[in-house]
Amino acid sequence: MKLTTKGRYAVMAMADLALFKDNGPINLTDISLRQNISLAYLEQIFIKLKKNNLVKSVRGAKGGYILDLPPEEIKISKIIAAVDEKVKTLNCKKDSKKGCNNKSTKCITHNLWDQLDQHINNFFEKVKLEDLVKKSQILNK
Amino acid sequence: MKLTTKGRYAVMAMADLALFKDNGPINLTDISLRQNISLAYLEQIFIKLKKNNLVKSVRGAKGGYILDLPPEEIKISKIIAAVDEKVKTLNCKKDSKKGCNNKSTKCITHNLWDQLDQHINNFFEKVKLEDLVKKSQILNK
DNA sequence: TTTAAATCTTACTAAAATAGTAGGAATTAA
DNA sequence: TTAATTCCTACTATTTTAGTAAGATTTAAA
Repeated sequence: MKLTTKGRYAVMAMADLALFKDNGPINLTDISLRQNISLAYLEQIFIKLKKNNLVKSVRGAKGGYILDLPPEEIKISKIIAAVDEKVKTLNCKKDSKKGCNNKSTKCITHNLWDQLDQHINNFFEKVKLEDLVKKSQILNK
Repeated sequence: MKLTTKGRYAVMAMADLALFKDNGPINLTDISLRQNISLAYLEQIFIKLKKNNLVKSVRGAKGGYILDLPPEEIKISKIIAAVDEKVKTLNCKKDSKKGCNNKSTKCITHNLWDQLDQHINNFFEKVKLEDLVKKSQILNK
């Protein structure tokens, strides 16, 4: 399973973009300060977000990043996937010595992890960036 | 979040115990061979399972481990907790420099992770050791 | 009473993943 | 021209994971 700070940072940064989406391009220095994430690390994360068409970049002075879609169309699952590769608890590859190879009683628990993965992915599928922003606005009233 | 091979091994080993629960104490060497987990590593895992009252040990020759409860009364959540400490994606401690400290927009995503944790824990709460064993019996017919 | 099979205990370690840092190149508004 | 910014690549420190190693303790059975 991969659900680490990188995925969390990505979601935080995207939420930040959503909050300030009417201010034109947001530069990473601002996000870095607001969210307390190192600039250089953010840069790496945004390269991936960009590759996955979640944000657009504007280079040069006064540049920065903007969301590529409105917040209500961005699923959290897409963000996680963009930086963390996959939410997968188990890798039972064929022909690998480790894992179950899908045979016999060895991987009694195989289905369990598969179901969990589905569960988690489902959860992230249902939540949109908009939901986070709404929530934060309510909380900060 | 902690969901690694150790948690998986623990569930596999417990399922193994459940499958052979009528054979008296099961020794770790057998489980090691059947589940392809190193003996020394299993030993460490079983110390924890024992501390958490999930198994009983019988020392000496012909010894081994037996389930402390019938499989239908053992939740997967207990097993995971016993070896992996906690299923928790996020640690926003008070007074820590990292994390959100629960204030302002910094941790817009705080609730998201809390909900996910609940989601995952819920999942493991619902599944019992018995369910895994049943499934494996069907699969191997 | 001896032996072998097992759990128990503690300490160490290799490998992998995570979370960064560092240094600069390229781009562009002012 | 300059400063602000993204872009790119490589390196590295830290932490976690997944073990290994070596032996002590216990007990059934020969």
